[in-house]
Amino acid sequence: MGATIRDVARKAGVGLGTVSRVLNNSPLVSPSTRQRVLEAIAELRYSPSQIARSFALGRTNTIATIAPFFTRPSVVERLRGIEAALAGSTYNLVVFNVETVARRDHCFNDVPRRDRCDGLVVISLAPRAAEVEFLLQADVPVVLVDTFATGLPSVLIDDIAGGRLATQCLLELGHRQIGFVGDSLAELAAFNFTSSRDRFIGYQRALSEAGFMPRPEYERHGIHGRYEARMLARELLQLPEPPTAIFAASDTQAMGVLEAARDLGLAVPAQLSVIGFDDIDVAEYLGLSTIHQPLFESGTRGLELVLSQLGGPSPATGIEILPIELKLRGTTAPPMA
Amino acid sequence: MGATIRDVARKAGVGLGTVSRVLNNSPLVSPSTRQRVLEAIAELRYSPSQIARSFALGRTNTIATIAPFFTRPSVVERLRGIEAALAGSTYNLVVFNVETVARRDHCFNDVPRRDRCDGLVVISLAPRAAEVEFLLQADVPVVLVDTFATGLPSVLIDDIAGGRLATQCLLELGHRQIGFVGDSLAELAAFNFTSSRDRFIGYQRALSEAGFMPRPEYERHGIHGRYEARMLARELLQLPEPPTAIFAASDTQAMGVLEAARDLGLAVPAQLSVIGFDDIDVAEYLGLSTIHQPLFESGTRGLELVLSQLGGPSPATGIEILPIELKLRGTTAPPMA
DNA sequence: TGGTAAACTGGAACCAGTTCCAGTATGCAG
DNA sequence: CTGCATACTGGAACTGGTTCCAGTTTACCA
Repeated sequence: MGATIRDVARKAGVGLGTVSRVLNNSPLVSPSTRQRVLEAIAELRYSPSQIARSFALGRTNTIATIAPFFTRPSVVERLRGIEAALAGSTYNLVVFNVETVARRDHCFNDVPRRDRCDGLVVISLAPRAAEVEFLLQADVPVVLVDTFATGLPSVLIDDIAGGRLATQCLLELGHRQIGFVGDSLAELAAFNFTSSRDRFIGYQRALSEAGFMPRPEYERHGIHGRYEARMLARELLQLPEPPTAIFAASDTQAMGVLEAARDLGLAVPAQLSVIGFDDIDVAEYLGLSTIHQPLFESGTRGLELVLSQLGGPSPATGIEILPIELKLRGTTAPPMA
Repeated sequence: MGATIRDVARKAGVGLGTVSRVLNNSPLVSPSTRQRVLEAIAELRYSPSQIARSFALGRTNTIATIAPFFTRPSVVERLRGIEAALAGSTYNLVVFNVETVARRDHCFNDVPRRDRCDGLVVISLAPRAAEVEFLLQADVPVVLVDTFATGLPSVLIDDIAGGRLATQCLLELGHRQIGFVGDSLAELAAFNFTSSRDRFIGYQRALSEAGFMPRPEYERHGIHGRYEARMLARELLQLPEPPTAIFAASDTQAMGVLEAARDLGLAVPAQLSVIGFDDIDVAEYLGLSTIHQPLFESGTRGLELVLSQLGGPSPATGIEILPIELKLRGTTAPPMA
């Protein structure tokens, strides 16, 4: 337990530096000396202190990730990508889960610091101007995933195009009354989520491009979750003139919409078309039509960008746009005649 | 960036100890001195180094968790429980994801050390005798969740009883040919998972207690996953005398069984009853009959036990058994006459 | 007004590594 | 046999906090 490098040095009859060199595989140690040191290490069951090492080196050997609601399926999938890219390296992964705005702000202030982590991946939460400033001056490489901010490298999809794609698909099927179920705008603003907001913008654009007037009664926003989406969809479906199709800003919310249809005895897709977003694991199982995005890859790619900056501050300030794909499955069809 | 406590002391015209006392809210500082120090801190934009602090205190301010396949829904839910219990404390959460046996062994050797974490929650992976020894002598509080080992505190359910409960339920419905789909026994042994193994034991016991001979052709084991379970279930359902009911060792695998039934055009529950285990989030959505266990609570409780040991080494070596509950939903029914 | 306890303050020592400079041994050429 | 480059080695200094002891000031009482 308590053996230190000095104990090893004494036991092996060598100097401190020599033990350190052995530990770090420096070639500047003769084989016989190395052997002696290794024996002493084994005898004392010595293992170097990570903390002391971090302290001396000024590195933490840690990659941090700030993730909102890290149990949402899409976030989990991104985390898995990060983790996969990390395996093999010697870095540990520290997860900062953000479920409140206070925690969000706290994380942005506290995490991006040399004495906390060597690199940082921020998922979904867009930093505000002052926070970008802070992130840039902290000499910790930061990469944003699923969001963006000028001056910081990021990996994301074109959510506006995604929202438009989903909506256009419904339009092409012949739908004219298309509802939307998405996140609470106040919540989006408080956390500064951009992706869900952009999907909504894409929905609106697609409709106006197709020459339709906005119908605010078809646009419902609520706290993220299956249950909430179910309630919102029920409201939509009980309107005097209910929509014949609903675009949900995430697959989780699309599941809530499907539940609402079930509640009201509406057949999907015969009486109601539903399309989601993300293509999470269960979407395929459920036969849910959706917009596929490379969740796992966004994590690996984000982490790769962080790692690439660890050596030297390379100018990796670009924005990488990953491809999206419309997945038509069993929840979309033309409206009833 | 680089201001140290000494810079602050110099700037404020006080001693090192005084600055440290201010930082740690010691009452032994006069208001005027404290004021002066706080001003110096603000002017220098000083913020104490976490690493140096950890080093001096011998604490890492970190709780580690070793989790196998941390993206499986049940594991995610437990992690969420851990995270929830951690919020509010100043500890950070480091996640060690285990997807290979090598990584498993490495984690058991490397993580439980004072210089790595202050406490450890191990999910699902049972330590072997030598590892238990190591965990006990490392002076880091360890709690096992979803598994157990003599000498270590743990939070888990009675998986044998759970397996028995699921099987008995099918027996009581009148089923006589009951299949099982579960994890690869080799994989279970390699990682030393206990819960899935015990569910299988419960299945076998229920059958033998009811006077049935074991039918090995009804027992299928494979790598964990929906797709693999689907293949195994297809094999079962294509037997000359196929089972009329299948118990799957997890909800994920139960979903695979449902897919297999769909593949073969079997109506559930009319032609095939299916029961799962865990009651993960989508189980309710799917109307899947299952054995509910408090996943979230297992995480919070596990973490609470770790935290309670952080003060002093209290003798929290007990095993806490959480309750399970049979959830009969829409995938179970009596067999066809 | 002197004495003493209580309140406050300063700074050396410590935590366990790494780094780097100076020093010693070795080998080889002149 | 000497000189010098090369290979190896030892240990002081350093990283930035905390802790604790000793010293100084202050407050209050007799």
